[in-house]
Amino acid sequence: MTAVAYLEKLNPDQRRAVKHGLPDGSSAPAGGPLLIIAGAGSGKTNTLAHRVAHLIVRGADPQRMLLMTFSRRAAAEMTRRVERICAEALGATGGGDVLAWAGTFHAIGARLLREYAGAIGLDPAFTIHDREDSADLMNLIRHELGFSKTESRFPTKGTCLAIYSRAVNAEIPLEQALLGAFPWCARWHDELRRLFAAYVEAKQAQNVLDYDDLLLYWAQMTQDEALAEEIGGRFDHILVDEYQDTNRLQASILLALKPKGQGLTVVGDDAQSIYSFRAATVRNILEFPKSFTPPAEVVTLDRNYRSTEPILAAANAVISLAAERYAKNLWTERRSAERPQLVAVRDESDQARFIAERVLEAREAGMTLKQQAALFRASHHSAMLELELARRNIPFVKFGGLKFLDSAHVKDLLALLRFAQNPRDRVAGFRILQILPGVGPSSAQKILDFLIERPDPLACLAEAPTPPRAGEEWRGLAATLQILHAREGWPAEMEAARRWYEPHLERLHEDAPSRLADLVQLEQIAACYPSRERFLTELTLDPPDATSDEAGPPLRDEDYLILSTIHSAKGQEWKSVFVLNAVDGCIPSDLATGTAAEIEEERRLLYVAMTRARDSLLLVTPQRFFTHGKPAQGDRHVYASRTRFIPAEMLRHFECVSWPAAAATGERLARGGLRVDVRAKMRGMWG
DNA sequence: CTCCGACGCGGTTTC
DNA sequence: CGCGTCGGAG
Repeated sequence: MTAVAYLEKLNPDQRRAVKHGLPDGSSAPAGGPLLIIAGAGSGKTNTLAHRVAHLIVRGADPQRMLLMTFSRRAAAEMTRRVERICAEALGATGGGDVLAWAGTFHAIGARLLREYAGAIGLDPAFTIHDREDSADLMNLIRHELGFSKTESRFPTKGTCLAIYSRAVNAEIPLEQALLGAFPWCARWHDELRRLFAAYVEAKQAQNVLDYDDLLLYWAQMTQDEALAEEIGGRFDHILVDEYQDTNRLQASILLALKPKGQGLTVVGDDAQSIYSFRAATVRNILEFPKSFTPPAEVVTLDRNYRSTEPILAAANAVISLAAERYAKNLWTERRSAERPQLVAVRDESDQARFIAERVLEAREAGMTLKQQAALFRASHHSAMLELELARRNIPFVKFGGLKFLDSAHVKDLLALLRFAQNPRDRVAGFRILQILPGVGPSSAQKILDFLIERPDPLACLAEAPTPPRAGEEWRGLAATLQILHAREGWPAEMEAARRWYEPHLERLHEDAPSRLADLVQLEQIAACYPSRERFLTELTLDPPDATSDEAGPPLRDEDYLILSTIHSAKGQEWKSVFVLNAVDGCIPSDLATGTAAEIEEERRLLYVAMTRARDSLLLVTPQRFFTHGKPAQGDRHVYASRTRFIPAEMLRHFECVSWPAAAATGERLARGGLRVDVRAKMRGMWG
């Protein structure tokens, strides 16, 4: 097998992307910047993996390559593929960490910041706050500044953080962030500015960084020319996946590291930009080529290997109505007579029954559950489907929405570890202290104020001003913190932490047993990390993203249906895809119809959902939605109409059906009298 | 100062 | 619904 046999499997455009900057026979110089516009299902991951592998085969040092992906999962997948291709081409090379620098922007940022902490006046032992922790800290400050008791309602902690985050990530002044994305908060401009100033001070005093800081500090670090050169110089090649979902701050980092663009490759699809709520801007990818002189080379991959022609035709039709995009129409050679279906059902319960029925039918016909997925705009859209699946004993795993890490008991335990790691982390301390009976916000503050003064807070626990009621319990906590502080060994200390927490868990929560199971699971996860610091860092940066109806994760070889938000479905594919609630109000979400740009993003969201399907695509449109008003007021429902992204003239791309099969039957039965007491069912859901 | 129940209001997507 | 805030009891 020749060294370039793997190139033969690629199509000409893919090959051009892979070989960019590496003409045949040359050694491996870093070429000029490259932009790969990779349509859905066009073999993007494969092409990028081949490019990385090809660079390595041509002599590039994998230790000097930086690969940034959107998720940890994507990084792992990419690494795996690169290793496979290299192994095939070069013969068995030592496996393991071929790519030393593969991860999300945030994870790479964290790593570089720890390494260069000394150069930028940062304590390398910083802990990282996730979204919730950051919001909690914001809330503490909000209270301290008296903003929680304003005449009219001050924005909630979550909104405050979102505003802050928007300004930081979009690199825009507060005024602009407010006017652009939070106009109803504009009157609080002055207060917010003070709040954010205090928030930044608090973070620094506590030696914590939030998600945004990981990018912001990194970007600031690269403002120093010498540092930028030093860090940029460590990498001969920088490759970024899902570039359409990066924000300005990320683009700034990239440009600072590689001002001339040598060795820079970015890949993405402007038609799949769905993260603008996180300040991602499609302009990054649109304007990438002309950020350099000479401009970046652009390669477009428009051959789709995933979906059948009718599915692609429908998806193309949806995206063709988008306002602004790189013109590209995906094409395929996968013929099929089966158009995607637009299925009208009465309401969400019927939708759930319909999907459960179809899923089982498909499985009977030989399609595993794992090859099928139900996608939805918002996490709670799947609530009724989850009930139906549980009722029928159909196992499923849900991606997106509430996470394992968001549950109170898991956060409690992690806060304990974090506090031991960094006793200046007030959010962690505040949370832990209040678990003790008799300790509320006020005593917790006092204790923390006392500890913060000491050079070694955890050594002074015995002298802390604790309220008398906490007596016995306080000693238990102090002893546990000492053990953790002494670092008796990882992951053994996890067990000490859990043993301390168990009695409190039982006191605080009715459903202690099932929560305890989560903690056991957490302990197992912890065992996979080499140290407490790595565990805490990587868990906040890459939280496990699936939840299932079972307490634990389903067995690895067990078959289960995929439930996922559309956002979490990015980059994935299934043989059969159901899109739930393809109606106005859900897609587009009625919370996102404020501006034209928001609506455009919702359109792309539908496009992303549709292009996940290989062979079968069904969009389900419930006609009625029950509003969960109080039962006493009587059930109310609203009528929904098909999503505006599929106007009448587009219907020819779909097969329109109703379920149950004869719509007339449903009507007749409904007229004939009460068949199913839907109202009782709805009430029962919450009872 | 803590704890608990009453009440009002908002409610998406995620590193 | 579930979160956050407020008021009153211990």
